[in-house]
Amino acid sequence: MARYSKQREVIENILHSTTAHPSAAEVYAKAKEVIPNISLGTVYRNLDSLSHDGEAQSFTVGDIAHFDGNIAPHPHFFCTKCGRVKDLECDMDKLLSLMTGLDGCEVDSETVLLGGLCSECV
Amino acid sequence: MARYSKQREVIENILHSTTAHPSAAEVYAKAKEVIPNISLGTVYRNLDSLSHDGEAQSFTVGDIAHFDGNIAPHPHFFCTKCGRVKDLECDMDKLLSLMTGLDGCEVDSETVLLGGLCSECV
DNA sequence: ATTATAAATAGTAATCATTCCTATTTAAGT
DNA sequence: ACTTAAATAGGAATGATTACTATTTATAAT
Repeated sequence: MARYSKQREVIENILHSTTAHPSAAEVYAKAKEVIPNISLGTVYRNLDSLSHDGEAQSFTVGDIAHFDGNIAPHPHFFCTKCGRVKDLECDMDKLLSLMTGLDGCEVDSETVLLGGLCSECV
Repeated sequence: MARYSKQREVIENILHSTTAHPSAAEVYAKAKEVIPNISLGTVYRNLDSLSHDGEAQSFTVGDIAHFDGNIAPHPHFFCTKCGRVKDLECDMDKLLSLMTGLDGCEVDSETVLLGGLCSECV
């Protein structure tokens, strides 16, 4: 019981209505606009469970986890100057096929993260 | 003055004599075998400066930074069961050429990290 | 060799993202 | 309405990393 909380719904909406790859703190700030007393722990717990349920993916930039409502595996680019994280596009199967050393392994997560200066910051 | 410390040399040797991608804590443990009173801060500082000087690269698995004495860009695979991190091989230029969305960007770091079960743990 | 000095270290305290804990609240089934 | 399992709020704890400072060390000039 008590499975569909308003908090989870709000967090899910935030993730699905942005392409900005927010951190937990940023999701928390946005969620507070709707639920002023939502707690940070709730944000973390729901971001985790959304990721586990396949409704989001996460990746770490520096020390900070970022969340993406788009679950299709794709590479990301982060700008070391402005901090923005952008989506890249890529045929991930083709990408995997370029690699050797995976014999006998079972791959179930793929993180591709490029860093540098974005077109606005070059 | 005081630029070539024994500590830095030991840490550099540890990185260059393993393919195990140790964390800072693991480097610290190994360095202690040679310099028992070396401090963890010194390990972090030297790992950082080695990375900045292009003598090592680092990447984050979970929450933990791992260090690699091999500075050539290459993908890594970590096993979610045993925790091992393995090197993969890949033509990184070809990998980059698969991507779109980088127009106008200046790429200066490339992290490719696959996760799953390694051949020993499958 | 001795000395002067800037850089590096050891040890410890502080930081900060994330996780854990618990009393309270909430949603769903009866 | 009542029961109960799941979720929350708020705050405390964790743990990797960084910052701080007094002390030590390596280099270069005397």
